[in-house]
Amino acid sequence: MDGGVKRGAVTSSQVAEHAGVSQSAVSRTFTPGASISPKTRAKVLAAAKALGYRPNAIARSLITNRSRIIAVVMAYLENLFYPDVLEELGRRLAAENYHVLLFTGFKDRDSDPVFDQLMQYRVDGIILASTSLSSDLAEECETAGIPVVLFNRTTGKDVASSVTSRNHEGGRLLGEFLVGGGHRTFGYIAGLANSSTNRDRFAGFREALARHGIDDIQVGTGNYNRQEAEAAARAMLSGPNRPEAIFVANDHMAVAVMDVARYEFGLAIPADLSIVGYDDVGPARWTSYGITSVTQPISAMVEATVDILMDQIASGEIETQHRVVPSELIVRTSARLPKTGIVEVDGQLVYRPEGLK
Amino acid sequence: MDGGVKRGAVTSSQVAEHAGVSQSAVSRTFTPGASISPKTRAKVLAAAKALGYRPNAIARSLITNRSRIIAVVMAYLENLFYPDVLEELGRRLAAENYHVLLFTGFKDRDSDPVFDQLMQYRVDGIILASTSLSSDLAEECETAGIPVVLFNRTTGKDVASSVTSRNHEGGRLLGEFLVGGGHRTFGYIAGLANSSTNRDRFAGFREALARHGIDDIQVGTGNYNRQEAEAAARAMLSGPNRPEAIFVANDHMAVAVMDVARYEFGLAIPADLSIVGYDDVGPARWTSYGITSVTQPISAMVEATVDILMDQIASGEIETQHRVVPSELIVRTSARLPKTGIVEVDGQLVYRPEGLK
DNA sequence: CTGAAAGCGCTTACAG
DNA sequence: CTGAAAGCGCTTACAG
Repeated sequence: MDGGVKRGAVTSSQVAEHAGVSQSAVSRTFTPGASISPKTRAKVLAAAKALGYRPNAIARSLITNRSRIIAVVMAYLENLFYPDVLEELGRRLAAENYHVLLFTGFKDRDSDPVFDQLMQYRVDGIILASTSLSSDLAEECETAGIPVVLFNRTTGKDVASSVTSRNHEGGRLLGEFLVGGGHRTFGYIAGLANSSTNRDRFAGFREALARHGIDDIQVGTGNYNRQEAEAAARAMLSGPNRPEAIFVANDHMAVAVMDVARYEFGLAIPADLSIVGYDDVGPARWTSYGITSVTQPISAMVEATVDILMDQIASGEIETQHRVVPSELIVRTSARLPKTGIVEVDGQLVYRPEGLK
Repeated sequence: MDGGVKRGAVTSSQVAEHAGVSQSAVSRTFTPGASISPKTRAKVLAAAKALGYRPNAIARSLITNRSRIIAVVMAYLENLFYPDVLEELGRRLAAENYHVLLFTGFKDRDSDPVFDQLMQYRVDGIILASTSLSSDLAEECETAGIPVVLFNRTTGKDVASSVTSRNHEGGRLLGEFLVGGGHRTFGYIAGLANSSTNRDRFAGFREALARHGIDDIQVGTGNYNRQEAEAAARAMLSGPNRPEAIFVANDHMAVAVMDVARYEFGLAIPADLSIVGYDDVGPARWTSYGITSVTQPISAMVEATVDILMDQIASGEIETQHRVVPSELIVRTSARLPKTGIVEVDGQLVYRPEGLK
């Protein structure tokens, strides 16, 4: 650990000299699968240890043209869904010996501003969580051979691969659930207007209600933001026709809506008002909230994401893939229950109505 | 944007050829402050644009011996304090044109396992959030000239710089606050036993109570983990001498403790039981909880962290610094109030008792 | 201001 | 299995 270590890191040439072998031999010792005799290897390892040598990943990247770095662009970190995703992503990429270069603070608008930065580092892949990118840049990635995965978003144009959950189905399930629970009037507190998650969830919800002859839904907008959701809830709850049930586009907002309903309007949940949410995120499970919510299975979504990336990196073929992961409606205490369709699975109550595929 | 771009990125030599200048001229165009005539520069820029050139940061790093990458090792992402820190860190480092290489999942035990990885990338600095590292590795960083900052932890040995808030004072303030509120029996639900935050907060708390002749504190251990905190709360609340007030070592656990107290034991807060926490994290501010809590000012702490790093990178001098940021006790509804010492600052109630420095 | 050239620390044909 | 050598894409003295 000590020895001739001076300022600046030890190089393979120094190790080679110390071990009395060529620099190539040192390199081969640290390249899995390279041709090296056990004896030489042992000498190199000993010298490396003595000098405190560590291969320089930067130099390696330059020559192999692989940085083993994945850029992750992520916002909404105040919504626990994303930290959970980040942790799982870190775990899974580490297992593949990849590393995460993180860019935060770029919400749904295009992530173009960071693009320059991440391209300069010659990342091997890009994960955009709740962000999109312009088709110009998407095209640039394709010609450069860099795979891009949109996480929890899709775009109409087929510009990049994507991983989402069945948002449309989730919305439908929530609609069925609420109708089955005997609710007659409905509200929706929307996420970001032009995000695919918001559009799909709402479309599914509306479709389910329409099936039962209900076309009138009060709509407010929270833009996946706590304060805006609170304001939307205030407007909706103080209106002349307070709905019996509100679908809030994600749990992060639903928590805020519940607090407004209970503490500003004195409403009992679910006696006076039913609330359902989306994501099945940490606070949804806390007793104070107990939100009936559709899961977005993080583990499966992250697995799919890493899968696509590893696939395309290995093959060099950038063919956009769209993976959609199934989800489940978890039944808790924030909404009145339908008479049928609730079953217990692994100790949790889930809603699986008959005849709804 | 289009042009001769084929698979693989464009190099400075290609740009040089296209522009009819030397490769050096291209490099100088993209090096702020380098000596280049406006005319040459313009030619290069035009060629670069035509070819879609972006400097290769990897190659640059190799020769400048600066990666402009800061390694961030962070765990406890389920505690919103850390995502908030991460976001602020990202913002501040981006402003300095540094990037974040993120390593997650290494809790308070030494972060040695990731160390090898991050050193291979020749990071320019290391931030360890709620993690420490062995003195061997700390020493290695020092000889390598890589600054290390421990964020929200300190170690006894002076192995690395650190940024913390005044945990001891915070604990004392909470003790004074609770005694002032007329509570007579106390509990403490601890964080990780050998973390400096836990030790300092508890020491301050104990000291404040001792001043008032109170030496008996019931102690449970939550290890900064939700489930363990719940278990500790159950044990404490079902014991024969339920305390009147509990200091939970951070808000992340305090939320769980409040849910247990209310929904499993039917206790009214603060009528039957007062709870105080630490961090002033998102959920502490939610109406359902309204936790009286000591702030850890993220912006100031992150600023100090980046400051130390930039300083040491610029000077090349690695002299450990320990920055301690002041905090404030924010008064909300989870604990009974003392008669004096509460003042309003910027629309928030804070506790600033007389005679306590 | 400009270009030719050396060199950062590696990997990897190539020849032996 | 091993070493000498070329080369990855840059920055930066050096000489003009």
